Amino acid sequence: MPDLIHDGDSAAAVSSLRSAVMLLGRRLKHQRVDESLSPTEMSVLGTLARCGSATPGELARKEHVQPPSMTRIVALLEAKGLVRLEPHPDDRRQKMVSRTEQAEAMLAESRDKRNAWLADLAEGLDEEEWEKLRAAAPVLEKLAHL
Amino acid sequence: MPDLIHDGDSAAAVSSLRSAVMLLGRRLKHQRVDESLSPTEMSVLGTLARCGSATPGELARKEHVQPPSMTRIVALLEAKGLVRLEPHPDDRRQKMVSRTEQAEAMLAESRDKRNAWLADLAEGLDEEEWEKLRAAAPVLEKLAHL
DNA sequence: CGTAACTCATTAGCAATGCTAAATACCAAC
DNA sequence: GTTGGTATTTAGCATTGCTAATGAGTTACG
Repeated sequence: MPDLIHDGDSAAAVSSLRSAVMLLGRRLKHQRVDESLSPTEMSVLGTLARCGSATPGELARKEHVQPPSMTRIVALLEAKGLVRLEPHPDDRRQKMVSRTEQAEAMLAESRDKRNAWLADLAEGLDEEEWEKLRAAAPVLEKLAHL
Repeated sequence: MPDLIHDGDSAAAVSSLRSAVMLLGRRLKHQRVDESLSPTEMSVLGTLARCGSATPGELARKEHVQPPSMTRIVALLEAKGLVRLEPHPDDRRQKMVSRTEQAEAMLAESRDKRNAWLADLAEGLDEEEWEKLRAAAPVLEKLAHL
């Protein structure tokens, strides 16, 4: 396999990417639509939006959190009316967690707010720069999920 | 000014960028070189590396943290031998915080570790994808600092 | 079968890290 | 000099993560 990224230019790109992603990520995290929801709670709702429904254990793995932490997060989300818990069809140890309509509305609002913030920021770029970013967006998304 | 980013494709790109950056940022955060240092402590050291030295109040503002939190962070860093505290030349209320040589070594190691992790991840991309990312890296960095 | 080993979720208790309010020390302006 | 403002710290609390241990349920194997 060709070693794509171990030349000097690529090392610079990696470093640049790292610092930019970390800083942008931190700034995005602060753009919250509902102060009463922690970033992890939002993230769990986001995962549920992608997966439809999942067990607490699956959620814990996907969020890189230990199962007991997920237990509490799910309990808090349920108390806020943002997720629903149903018995697992095949395994009575597990539960199925799914989001409510209320959660969907909040997620949409949150995505919109962060997107708007990011779009505003992107107004500071010129057309050529923006084109490069557009081309790279799907790649970055793939990278994040590798 | 042409409204570069308010068409459909660009909205998709913004959304894609947002979710990728948030996820990648979270994953990068977990790549720590020294488990005994919190992300904020690392960040303070990074800020000190850029600024040379600063008062606790300045650091608190730059890190978006309240002054009492910074007091504790600085105290912990001092206990670990990573920062030095000196009296402020003009104002006896304030102190000057600066990093030690040990802190510089750790910062470099940390950057290297995160870069290596990211570079490994990038091995999962093909050449064309990687090229797009390389082109976008400086733009992303500019965006993050806007 | 039935028991042993495993898995999932939860409970209990702890550590880290942020916050606010109040206290302390100092500066500055009148 | 007194009064008001600023920098830092102290004290106490909330949040959010963790590990260890428990309980309930499933699976595999004799």
